[in-house]
Amino acid sequence: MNIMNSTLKYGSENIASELRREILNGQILAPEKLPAERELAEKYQVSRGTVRAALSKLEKEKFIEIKPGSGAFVIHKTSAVPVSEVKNANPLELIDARFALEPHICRLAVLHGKKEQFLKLETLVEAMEKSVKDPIQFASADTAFHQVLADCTGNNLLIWIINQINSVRGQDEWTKARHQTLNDNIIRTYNIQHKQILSAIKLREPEKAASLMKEHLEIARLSLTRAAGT
Amino acid sequence: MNIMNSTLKYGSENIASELRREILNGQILAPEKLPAERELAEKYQVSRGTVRAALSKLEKEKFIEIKPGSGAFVIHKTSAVPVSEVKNANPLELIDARFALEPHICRLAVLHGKKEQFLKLETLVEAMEKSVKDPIQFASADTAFHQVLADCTGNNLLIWIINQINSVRGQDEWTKARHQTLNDNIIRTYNIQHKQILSAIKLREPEKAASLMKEHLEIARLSLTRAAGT
DNA sequence: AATTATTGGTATATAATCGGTACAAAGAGG
DNA sequence: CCTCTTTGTACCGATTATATACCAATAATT
Repeated sequence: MNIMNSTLKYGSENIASELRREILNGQILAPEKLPAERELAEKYQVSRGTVRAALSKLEKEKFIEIKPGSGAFVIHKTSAVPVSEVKNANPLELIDARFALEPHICRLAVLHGKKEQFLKLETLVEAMEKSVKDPIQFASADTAFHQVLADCTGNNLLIWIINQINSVRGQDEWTKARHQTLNDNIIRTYNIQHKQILSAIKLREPEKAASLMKEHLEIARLSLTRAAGT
Repeated sequence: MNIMNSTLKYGSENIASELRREILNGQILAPEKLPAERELAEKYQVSRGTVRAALSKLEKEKFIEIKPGSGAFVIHKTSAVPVSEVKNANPLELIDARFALEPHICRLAVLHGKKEQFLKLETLVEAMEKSVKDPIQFASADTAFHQVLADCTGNNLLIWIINQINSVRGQDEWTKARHQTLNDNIIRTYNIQHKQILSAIKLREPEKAASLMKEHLEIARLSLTRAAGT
């Protein structure tokens, strides 16, 4: 799945990533002690120095605390955010929420977006245009598009909210339901709309961008209710 | 599934797209290290030069950063907004988020609100009118008002989002800052606006309710920036 | 309480890896 | 034909990894 696992050469950053993921996933909970450096070196088949480099990074990131003579201890508290309600949201609720958020996000993107971010959006639009025949690839680029749009606002709260919403969007049951609604024509329509939205943003026209986004979501809602009706 | 199977040759753009997708999907998270150019060349069965062309594109697009002697590192952040940052959101971020959400919440409240909920809103408006001299009491009723408004939509996702936002809103540092902005006049203004909003909702006028909410948030933003200027 | 084992901290010299660059040859497409 | 991309190769300088040894702090054992 991941490209990292072919011939598997662990650098210090790769080991740091591995441990970071285990901590974030809750596989290692605070205040557990990590294996000794020499053990980790053995486990990952690298030198102790490399392990130490990885642990140092994690310490700087406040994931662990290293105590001389004792060991390395996890201090990151895995946030127990109850996301049950988010996961139970149905597609129409999701569309309504996006309808509330995204038009205004467009306005803020116009006001605060950076050139690099617009470049990313362009890249994603191109990627989507190449994915007319591949709903899965289209969907992932589409999700990314709306995420980067949120990034453009520079508003951490909004970025986080869209993130949460996208995590719902990415669930298995949904992607299935979603791909059913994604035929060539719909994708082509979406592509045109995305292009128009991006164009309005680059021309710094907040209200136009917002209203285009409304249209976009209106179409999305339609294709959804139509699919539900069958 | 995909047109590009392993027997066909990748162009540099195809490799860039492939890597870009993995980054956007979160399969490679910042600040992880990509495999070395020579490994990627081996994996995709192309020359190192082609891989370098792909990586250069991704670097221009700010997805990765290439460090001589070290490797290529992902810098594009996907879902990396930690909860701590959300909790530390500043007042202006909060207002922007509410500006995005609440006008549309008003529209949905008009469409889906129940009489009992409207009754609750009325009670809260009355409570706020009695709290002109008590900013703390006013603030809690105000929070409740906006929460019940979200309830009116019947949209669990929106309800959850507003809940999260209110939990930020209730942070200590800010309630202090907030109460400073809450003098008699401001409270009286808010009360009038709340009353107007509720009235529009009860008369089932979605657009009027939404635009009244916009005005309300505009005033709130003003009083906030004014307070920040002192 | 003293001893022993284990753990992290440090230093150092050597080896391996990585990206940066240049250049000529081969292939693809107009 | 020309042009652009890709390929294959070789070498450079910078960075990282390794192997080893010893020190200091903590934990476990006697």
